[in-house]
Amino acid sequence: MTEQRGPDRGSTGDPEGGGPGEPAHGRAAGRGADRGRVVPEATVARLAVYLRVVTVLGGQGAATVSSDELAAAAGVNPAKLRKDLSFLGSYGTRGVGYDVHLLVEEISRVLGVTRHRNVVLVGVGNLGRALAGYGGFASQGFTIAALFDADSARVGEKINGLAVQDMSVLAASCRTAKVTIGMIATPAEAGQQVCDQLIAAGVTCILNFAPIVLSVPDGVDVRKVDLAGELQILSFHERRKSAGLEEVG
Amino acid sequence: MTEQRGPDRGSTGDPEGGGPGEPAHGRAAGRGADRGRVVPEATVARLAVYLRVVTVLGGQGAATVSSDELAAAAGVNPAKLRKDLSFLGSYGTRGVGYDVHLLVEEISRVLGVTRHRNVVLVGVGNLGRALAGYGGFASQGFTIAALFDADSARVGEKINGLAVQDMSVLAASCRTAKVTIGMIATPAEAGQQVCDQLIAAGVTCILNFAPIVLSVPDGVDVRKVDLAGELQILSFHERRKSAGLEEVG
DNA sequence: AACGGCTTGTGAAGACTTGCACAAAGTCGG
DNA sequence: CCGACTTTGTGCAAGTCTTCACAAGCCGTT
Repeated sequence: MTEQRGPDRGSTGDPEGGGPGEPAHGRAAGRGADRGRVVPEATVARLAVYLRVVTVLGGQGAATVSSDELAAAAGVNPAKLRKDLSFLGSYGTRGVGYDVHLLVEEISRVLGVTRHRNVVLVGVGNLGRALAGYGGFASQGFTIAALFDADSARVGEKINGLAVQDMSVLAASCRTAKVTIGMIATPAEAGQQVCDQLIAAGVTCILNFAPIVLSVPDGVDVRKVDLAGELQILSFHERRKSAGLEEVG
Repeated sequence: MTEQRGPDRGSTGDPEGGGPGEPAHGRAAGRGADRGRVVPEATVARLAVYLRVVTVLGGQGAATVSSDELAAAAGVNPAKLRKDLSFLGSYGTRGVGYDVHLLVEEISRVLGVTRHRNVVLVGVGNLGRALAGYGGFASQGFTIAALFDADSARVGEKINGLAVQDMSVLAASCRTAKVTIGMIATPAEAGQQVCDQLIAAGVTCILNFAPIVLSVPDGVDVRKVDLAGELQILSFHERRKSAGLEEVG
């Protein structure tokens, strides 16, 4: 069992396996367009931001964009942006900037979102229902192909035109639709079991909204969205700002 | 305007201000219980996880817990956990472990969640509605004190017993309830304007669900939850695993 | 064709984070 | 009271990430 890949940092997720010097990803050395480079985890997380920003710029009719402009729009340091993009290859033109359309294509390619991807969602409670109806997934190339819930009272219910299915057909459904990404929006108690079922169904990437730490075998990536945790982190900063005005002892 | 503090890393968020060597937080040197230390951003993010895990352990009746057990439950390296906890002070007993109850208290104190905190939520669309009804906030000490929406058709609607209010009363409401944490769950277009209004109302910490990069003045912390972005990161890893089986050129 | 201006791509330095390994310190049985 | 055992707290080394600064390269003008 490896530890999960948290959203806060991009650890190797293999604390007992290889040494700390091992790069985060198997090196795809020599594969032309990737320039034989390994893309750092921190860069991958930012590529998603760049993709969104540059897509908007493209929609506004911009043909090229400089690293300074793009960095400002993405809220990062220009040098960092250039280095991030350099991992994809040399797609900028010195003296001019980056071709907006080309950049969208290349980032999409590296992120693997050139085609729509199917995902499944398990747990259609309060949060799951919102995720099922969230328009932001479709606009970024993700289609929720199936919904599942362990509660038989919810099975059959239609959400956003998609019927909630019983957990018993999860494996078959995932394999048919070739789904490799699953989202868990169940209560904490059910999270690990659902996770195991997803993996048994062939899912290798999991986005976890349940407030638990999932155990997964090697080769499975987990990212966690911890809503209350985010507030706690903000709370820390808030407390820091008010510098000891409360609970001095 | 500083860049925002993203969920992926804990940057200083002040690229033009002080030098890069400046620690992330003003040092509260000499304040007894804090041992004069600065808590690294990466540690803060993990404290939220530890708090949840150790709370569960406490509920199961455990009196003490060793760093190995706690680290396994939190999915991190034991040495990292011990170093993280050492920033709070020496609250473990060598040869025994950590007192569960004391640990809950100390982590809560550092995170500033010893008392309930009020937060406001702007935008009660699909996602906002789910957040308003999400039980995970209350269980971690956060109360959604007020809901707001720019759409007058939604104003007055009751969600989870709380009425949606008009944006015009946001400032007054925030000041009355002493709210310093705001959540933005609006469409992208409205995000920046809502952000500005929240800051004008005295909010200094923002949790942003809108898919945009917010510009905020110094002293305001922003964390972003990018749902589609998370899927894109997973998509990258998925593509990496299937190693060039698609689009070789 | 050469020049000046602008912007990318990257080497190098520095800051931050991680994880090992072990000294320090406490408990428990005798 | 002592010695063996357990576990914390941390110095240190290694790795990752960020940022600066500048050489390399492209475009338009002369």
